[in-house]
Amino acid sequence: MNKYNEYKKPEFAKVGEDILQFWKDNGIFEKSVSEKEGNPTFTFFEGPPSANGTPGIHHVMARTVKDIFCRYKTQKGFQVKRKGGWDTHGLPVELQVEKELGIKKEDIGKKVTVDEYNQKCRETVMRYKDIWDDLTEKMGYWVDLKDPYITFEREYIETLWSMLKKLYDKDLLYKGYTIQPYSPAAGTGLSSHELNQPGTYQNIKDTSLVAQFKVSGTDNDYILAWTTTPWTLPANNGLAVGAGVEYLKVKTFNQYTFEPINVILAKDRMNAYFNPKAKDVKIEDYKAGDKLIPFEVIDSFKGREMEGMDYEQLMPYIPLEKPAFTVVIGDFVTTEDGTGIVHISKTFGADDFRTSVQYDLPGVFVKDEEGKDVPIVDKQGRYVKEITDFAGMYVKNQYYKDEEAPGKSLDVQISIKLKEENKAFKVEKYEHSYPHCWRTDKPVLYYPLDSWFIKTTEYKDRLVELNKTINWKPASTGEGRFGNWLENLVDWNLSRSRYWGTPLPIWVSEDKKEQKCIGSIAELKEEVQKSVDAGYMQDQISDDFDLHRPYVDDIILVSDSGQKMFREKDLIDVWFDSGAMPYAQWHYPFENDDIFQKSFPADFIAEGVDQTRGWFFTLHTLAVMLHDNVAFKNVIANGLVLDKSGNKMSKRLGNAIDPFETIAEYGPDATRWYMISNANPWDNLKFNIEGVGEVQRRFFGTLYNTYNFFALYANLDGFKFEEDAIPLSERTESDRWILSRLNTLIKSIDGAYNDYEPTKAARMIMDFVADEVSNWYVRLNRKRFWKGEYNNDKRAAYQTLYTCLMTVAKIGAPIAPFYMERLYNDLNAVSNQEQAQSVHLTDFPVADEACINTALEEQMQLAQTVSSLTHSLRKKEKIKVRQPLSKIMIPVLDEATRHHVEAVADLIKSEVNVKSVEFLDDTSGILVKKIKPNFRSIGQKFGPKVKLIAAAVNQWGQDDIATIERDGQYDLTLDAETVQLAIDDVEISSEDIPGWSVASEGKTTVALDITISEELRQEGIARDLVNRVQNQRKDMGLDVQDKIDVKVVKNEELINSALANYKEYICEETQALSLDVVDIIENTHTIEIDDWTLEISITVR
RNA sequence: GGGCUUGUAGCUCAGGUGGUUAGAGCGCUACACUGAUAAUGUAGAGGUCCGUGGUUCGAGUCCACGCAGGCCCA
Repeated sequence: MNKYNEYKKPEFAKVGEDILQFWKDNGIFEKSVSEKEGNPTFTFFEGPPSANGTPGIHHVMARTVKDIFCRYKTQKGFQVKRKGGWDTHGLPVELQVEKELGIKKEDIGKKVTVDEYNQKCRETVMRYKDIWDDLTEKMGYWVDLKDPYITFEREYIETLWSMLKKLYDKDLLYKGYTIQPYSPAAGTGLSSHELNQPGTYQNIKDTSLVAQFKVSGTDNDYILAWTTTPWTLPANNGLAVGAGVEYLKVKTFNQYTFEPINVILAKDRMNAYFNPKAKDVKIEDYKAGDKLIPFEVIDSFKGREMEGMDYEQLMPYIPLEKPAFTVVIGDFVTTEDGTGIVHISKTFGADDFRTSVQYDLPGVFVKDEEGKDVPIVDKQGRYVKEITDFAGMYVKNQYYKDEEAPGKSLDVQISIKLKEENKAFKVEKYEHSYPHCWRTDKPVLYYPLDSWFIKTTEYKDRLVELNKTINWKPASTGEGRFGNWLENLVDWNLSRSRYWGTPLPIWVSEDKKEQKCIGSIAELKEEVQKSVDAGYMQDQISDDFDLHRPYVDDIILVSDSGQKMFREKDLIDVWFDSGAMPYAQWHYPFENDDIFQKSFPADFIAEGVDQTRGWFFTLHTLAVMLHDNVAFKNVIANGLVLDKSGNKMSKRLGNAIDPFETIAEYGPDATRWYMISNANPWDNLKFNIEGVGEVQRRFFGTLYNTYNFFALYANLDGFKFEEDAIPLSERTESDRWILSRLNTLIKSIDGAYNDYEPTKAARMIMDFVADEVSNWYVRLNRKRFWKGEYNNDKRAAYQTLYTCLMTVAKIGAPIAPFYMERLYNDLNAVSNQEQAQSVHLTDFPVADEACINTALEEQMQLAQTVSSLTHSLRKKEKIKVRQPLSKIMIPVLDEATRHHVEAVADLIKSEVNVKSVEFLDDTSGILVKKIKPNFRSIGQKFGPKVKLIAAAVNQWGQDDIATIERDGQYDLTLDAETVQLAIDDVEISSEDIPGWSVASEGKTTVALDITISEELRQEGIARDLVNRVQNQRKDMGLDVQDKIDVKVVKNEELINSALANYKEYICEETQALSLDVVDIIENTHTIEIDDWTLEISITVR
């Protein structure tokens, strides 16, 4: 190609479509992987999404983060394979299917067969796969969609089984208790979502009781704890307090027995239990039966001081060993109701269970017929016989059949007993919301049920230790949220009582004494064969046997002793599915051992911070327990995408952003760039669609403009970068400056990507393009591109701008893959400087240290400051920039500054339209200097004396300043002593130039000569005329190259002279071949310059 | 209730190791520029740096206690 593409207007959405097609046609993504064969690998794990819902804008965010680093590492020479995946099991799918089939969980296996149900799940879960794939493509997320891992596939499940078997063999898989909602009436546990059905929570009145737990070794000190389930009190095994909560010990009397007592409760709960009117009643004046019970606070302490306090068992039916009946710290304790002290019963509450395990508090159990530990309430909801006084009573009156319920419920009877024993502080009816079984409409109990667990606690130390080797972004998520979670680890409850998921491969014999864990399909077949031989099964299973329910449930195995064995009905937690993806995606260890070894652990993963206890945890845990390794070395935990006001997006509220619409309107690049540049990925993003527009205008618009400017003139001059690069030494100051900045930028960007700081990278690139390339380099050098012949200076300008654009394309490609591809190919189509077909196949630029010149960068900074100051002076004096002025003067206090300014003097002159830049130094004798203490330096040296010294220095006159400048030091006498100040302890700058209009910023001061000579005036007029003619040319629709003739009607002398003296200049600037001053002309056009009115005519040749 | 996190201009965000006049972009106002033109430049207005204490010669920055929002967990 001979010409650079020029565009009429930017069409960023179309760029997205075009480039997508280009990638597809040329297999660029595939090449970006295959071309790196044999290179070091960079492993990325894709956290599998579930395709049973449509993707939202937050998925664009998460996937942009993933994509950036995979593309960057590819450019850095790594081979980056990224296998896509789909999460397919689990509750969300099941609930959706239940809803669509109009059934409930209990209908499964009745109204529909398990087989039909699971088939429906299998179809539903991939329903929106096409929409997901479409978004993946359109947003430019490069991931291998052709061969994804799918968690419901046979091979995937087989890997899971092999892992479970490994855990089982290491004795890390066990069956144990967990507290779950349980319906005694229905005889079944209820899952959390069943409790979320409408109507399950009902307001009911229960008997609530504040019990007095007697502190060991005291006469009448009691800890008060409140419960709405007095029937759990015989199972009490501990009391929990809040560590930071303030508690009081109060001297008072029991309202039922009138006995004197000291009670402990939270300070915040005092008002609930003590009548303020009793405040002034004296303890001594109390008589049994008085309504107003006096009280007196006698001690106060924090909860953490109570930890370890022992108390006597409240209802001693079943004695327990220590450390039962001890005060512990519970993070669930509140002071919103009750006494701020919570009664703990290991068998009847999830918090209680967890806390009991944590503190090793034994729970209250009895032995059943088989000698197994069971709670004091049986599965029908009745007290066991060991609770002698109330044996056989249902713990809730609702559990009795009609008419059989006792007049006084168990709760009431217990309350009466405790009142009589001086163990009840207060009993009252309490109305609260409590869950009911949606099927029987009777209250739910929290009850311990069997579940399978992974003994993660055994690996706690190693989990914590290895976590410290992971680079978390942000670090706090790793140390805090994740680290603290690991510190307080409990065993992983694997069991789920559902249908669509990975079945637990454990078979148990009828007498529950023998177990087998199956670790592969081959092993299963082996065992089935034994079972067939034993006559328990008819046939061997087929080769394509589906490992899901119900088929797997039909398999009966034979135990070593010859018993029938049935599969445990549980499915495993779906988080095990996703946490196992490093192995299961390759069907390891059955296949692909080599691939697995090369791609484990991952170098990088990224997901939402809500995955901390989900995917991040399961990945880490399985890797540590099975491979004693981390699963990932670097992780970005990104935050939420909220709407522009900071609210959560939801389809229901209608504030959700459709990613397809955004991409269609603004293009994928602006969408990606906005999300990355606006806030760090780990902070929440307030998504404002206007921000996308702003990024598009400010960054992509500017970049597009700069490219178009380059293309326009490069095409006119035929610049193709065929010649050798012009040596740095032969390029202008501004060329060398922008190249220095560019190479500094390359280093910074490389560092930012390498540190997983995409936001910093995006912002730096954006600032470079907008501020430095466009607003400074191009603006100052415009004329070099269009003026004069095609010489080396011009070539240098083209080469310099070309290099900037090309480099920006490469370093910006990870974030804006589409537009940067377009830019790269538009440039390279003509220059053919690059071999690679795509910017994504190029190497990441390496900074050329020879180009970096910090002194030059400082100079340019100075030029910008001087220009800015001069502009502000012009504004103050109301002299427009088009009017040339003779000079500016800059005070220089040292030679270095003088050299710096001299180097950029030409730039300054053209930028602010002055004829010369002059310097004022000390020898001029007219500078007034200003001195300021350098606080950082004197603070370090003199500490507390800073204030005195600063005050003294601020008082210095010109003589003192001269002294320290001459001697390099100054002996300053303070009240009692003398301190020696060095020249570095102060900052000296020029304050004023008497008689001039000055402005200053920091240490830089500029004075402007505002006298306008006759000659300058004429030049100003000439420039104004050029401007008017140019406007006229534009109005006439002339092309840049069109030649014209200009005639002007004679005016007053100043104008005429100006036209005559600057005729050549005016003609050159306006492409005029003639400029004549005449007496009269036709077709005149009136123009105004300041107060003059001119008649002119312009004709095209 | 616990862990983590955020709070700086109207909006979105920067502000190593403490240093005295707290910055940018957008928006707003004014002016300028006009061969990048659906561009551009300059200037101006706009701040209780969430609050209260503390450490320090000096705190947006460090510490403590709060307040408000967010996420996760109970």
